[in-house]
Amino acid sequence: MSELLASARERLGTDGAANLSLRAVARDLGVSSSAVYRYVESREALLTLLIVEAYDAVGLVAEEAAAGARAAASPPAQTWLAVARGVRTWALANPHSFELIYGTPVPGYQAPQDTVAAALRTWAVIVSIMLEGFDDGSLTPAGPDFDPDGLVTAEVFAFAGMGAPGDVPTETARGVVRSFTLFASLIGGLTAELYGHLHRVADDFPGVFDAMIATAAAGVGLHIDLLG
Amino acid sequence: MSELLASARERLGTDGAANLSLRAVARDLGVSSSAVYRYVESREALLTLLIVEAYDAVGLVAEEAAAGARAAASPPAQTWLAVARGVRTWALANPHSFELIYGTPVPGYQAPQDTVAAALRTWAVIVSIMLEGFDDGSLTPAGPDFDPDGLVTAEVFAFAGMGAPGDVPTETARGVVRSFTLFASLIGGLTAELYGHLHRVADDFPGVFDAMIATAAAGVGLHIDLLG
DNA sequence: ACGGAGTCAAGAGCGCCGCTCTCGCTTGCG
DNA sequence: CGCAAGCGAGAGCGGCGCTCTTGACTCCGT
Repeated sequence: MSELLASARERLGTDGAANLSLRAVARDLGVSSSAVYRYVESREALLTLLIVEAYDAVGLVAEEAAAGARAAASPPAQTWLAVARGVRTWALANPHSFELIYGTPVPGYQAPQDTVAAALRTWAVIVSIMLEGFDDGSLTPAGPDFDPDGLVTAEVFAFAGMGAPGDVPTETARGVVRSFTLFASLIGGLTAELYGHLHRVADDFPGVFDAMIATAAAGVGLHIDLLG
Repeated sequence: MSELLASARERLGTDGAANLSLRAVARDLGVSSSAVYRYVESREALLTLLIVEAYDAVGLVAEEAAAGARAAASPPAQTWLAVARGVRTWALANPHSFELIYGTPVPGYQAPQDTVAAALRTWAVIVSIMLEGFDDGSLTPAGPDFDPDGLVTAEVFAFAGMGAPGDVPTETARGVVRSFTLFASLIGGLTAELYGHLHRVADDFPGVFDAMIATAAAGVGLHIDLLG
């Protein structure tokens, strides 16, 4: 079973998710195609396993980048830059895994419950950074005011350890909503770079990425220093 | 030929890009599968045609939204919000077309030259809005300073009608780079919503979308009023 | 008016795919 | 020792992209 996953992971890395063929994996393992079905219900189930792996991998990368930055006593803004850069490095090294979780979902598409927890790891890192910014006063949003009531689910506040929605100060609730902007700019920036939307447009990809992240972060209230 | 495209478009709408089958399109048309190859070189070529259509469709939507907002004498920030909302509406109505251009590229993946011009339409709208903000002084970036030299290609400045890179003021060059942030937050926000990354997280999707767009825009320097 | 050239669609066929089913072999346990 | 359970192989089904051959039809110059 672990060999199967390893082989599938390798195929994913070379052929991509769309071309991942159960028969090819079976050939790599030297078994018949039907034998694979003893271990995995369908091609889609195999992909789901790889999706969870990918979520965990990128979540781990984000957590480690945050931990490293904090160990170096970086302010929250710089911690976020470190996390974003870490995720970018991972995505460039594992483009097919990135595509698996942030690209077009598989045709039938629905997230089995298993994937949700793994998916939240990365977002949890973002929220923790923002809470840090609230605490040390470095978070000074430039973004507009808006009414955060009803925008996000109660589950989210509970997940972030903030209790019931009624207990959350308005400004904190706004912060949670704003955290989505960091997430969106990260995914959007990487999507643009990986899928060629910056082709013939950007020259210095790391530089443009940093600028995009820092610009979006400024709207959220994290002021990244790119010149230091 | 136009019937072929119409049929393919319909199939795309129902089955999605990954499942678009030339044989199915042929069946819909009541012809044999081989007949289709008289008109289109391969499945991928057919997809490329649909990709160009999709780029043009979303570009048109963006242009019309911008024109409408300008006709109503909206400030640049509100014009951008109108454009973003228009693109979102289009994406929700045509998810498979959105996926075709902003999702995972087709396996072989590379943008034929044809698609580049169509793809730039949307970005051109963004740049025009920012230039408008420069002109009327409403663009006040909150984002960090950075050195824009070498980040973007000379082609981009030429496309935006700014002449050679040497002639472009530093602050304008920064503006061009920052415009990518608007683009990234738009794609990232829509990707997150359409592909379920906000599942169990967001309740009010239009509200969260507006907040994401406005927050990122604030970093760029466009201050959207969400309460008025 | 006729024959040749060009256009077009159909059909068979190749190798691939996901998935199912049956049939033997192996293994381990009572 | 005997038997049931687990496992893999193989054949097979329908569908896919794509190619090649065959045949019908149209058009045009002689």
